[in-house]
Amino acid sequence: MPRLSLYLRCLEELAPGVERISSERLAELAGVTPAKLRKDLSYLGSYGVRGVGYHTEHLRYQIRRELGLTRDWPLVIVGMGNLGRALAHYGGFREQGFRVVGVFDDDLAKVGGRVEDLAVESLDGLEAAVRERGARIGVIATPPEAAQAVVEMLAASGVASILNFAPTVLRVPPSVYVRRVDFSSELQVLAYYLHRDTAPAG
Amino acid sequence: MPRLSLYLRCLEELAPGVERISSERLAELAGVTPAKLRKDLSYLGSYGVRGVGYHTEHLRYQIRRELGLTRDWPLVIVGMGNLGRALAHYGGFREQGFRVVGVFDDDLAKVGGRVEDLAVESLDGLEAAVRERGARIGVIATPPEAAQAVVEMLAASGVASILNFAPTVLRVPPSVYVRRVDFSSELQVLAYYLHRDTAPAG
DNA sequence: CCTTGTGAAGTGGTTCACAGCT
DNA sequence: AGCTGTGAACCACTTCACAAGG
Repeated sequence: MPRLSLYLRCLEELAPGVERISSERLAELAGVTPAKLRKDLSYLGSYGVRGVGYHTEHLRYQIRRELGLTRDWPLVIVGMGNLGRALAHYGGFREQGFRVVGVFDDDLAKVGGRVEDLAVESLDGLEAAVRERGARIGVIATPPEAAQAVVEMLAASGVASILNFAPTVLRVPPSVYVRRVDFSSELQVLAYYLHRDTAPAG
Repeated sequence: MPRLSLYLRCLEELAPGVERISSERLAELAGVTPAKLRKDLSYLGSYGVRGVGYHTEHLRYQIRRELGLTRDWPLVIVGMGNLGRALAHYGGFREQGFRVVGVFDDDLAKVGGRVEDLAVESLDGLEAAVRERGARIGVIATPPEAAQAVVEMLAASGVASILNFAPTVLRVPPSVYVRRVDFSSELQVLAYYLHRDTAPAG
């Protein structure tokens, strides 16, 4: 349920003193209806208190638990252009249990350079690194031409989930789950709503 | 309909010689069922040819038209860190009718520097620039702390759609439509499926 | 004969409204 | 009294299956 992740972010942005929150208020922050929020949360179990609301800290923990964020997820990032560096520098990952265990690029001029506390590695070492460091997630931040080859290396070395920022549609074996993040597509959706001036819900 | 944008990308990745394509084949490329694809396309009108398939060039044009990509969409990008630069350099926008008409940062050390063929401008000039250059789309690539203030400037100067890459939930007036692109959320969804090893559809 | 376009049936997700707890 | 949890009604989207048409 991808909305859980949104609720988690809203909870984390609450002022530190807030101990309880009602479905109505949290729903407003997240931009959903209270009923939807309560139904979503009810799948986690009955963690609300009737007449009172949800205990923020407890709820936060339960969502993290449901999303699988109570353990550590090693990941590799391939492609150290501006985007790859932005991702590698982004501290939000670490707090959520994502740990960057390798950054790779096929440009030998970049190999050996430092990004955060990691040295950029050549693609030759990608498969071995994924296996040795137990990465199950791969992030692709290469140009589109390079993405398919990288996916195949990642799949071969046992990566099960891929986050693809390259603007291309990847072919993968059924065992690998890919999520695309496509800037052009996002802009196209904005253009669509501007064009017809409607916008969904809200 | 956000899937149209996916179909468009698939059409554009076809080899240049391909003049016709069946719903079955295009659906396979896009990772959807043929029935769904046909239903989606039927909203555009009846542009397929029974017994033959869709004429790729014509279909491509019709989707672009529906998405509002046959005109030009000026946009501004705020925040010239790694992410902002990655976005500004990304050529895919231009081909789709998106035109970057200004790039901004509040760091005076960056102001005046060049990104592609634009000079980085100070935030002081943001509102005037949006108005003068007719930007209706704003892209936020700032750190989360700065994002809310930027949104307010954008909204005040008449931007109607915002693409938010900052990992925070923005408050906006109802006239402004925001899409969030949140790397952490995307990773959390991957973690969720890994954790429970299930994946949706396919 | 082949593939689209589309009503009809099916499925999943959302909203309503209120019973159940604190 | 107040707010959650949840069956029941509702709605939108998806799939099916076939008629229509090149």
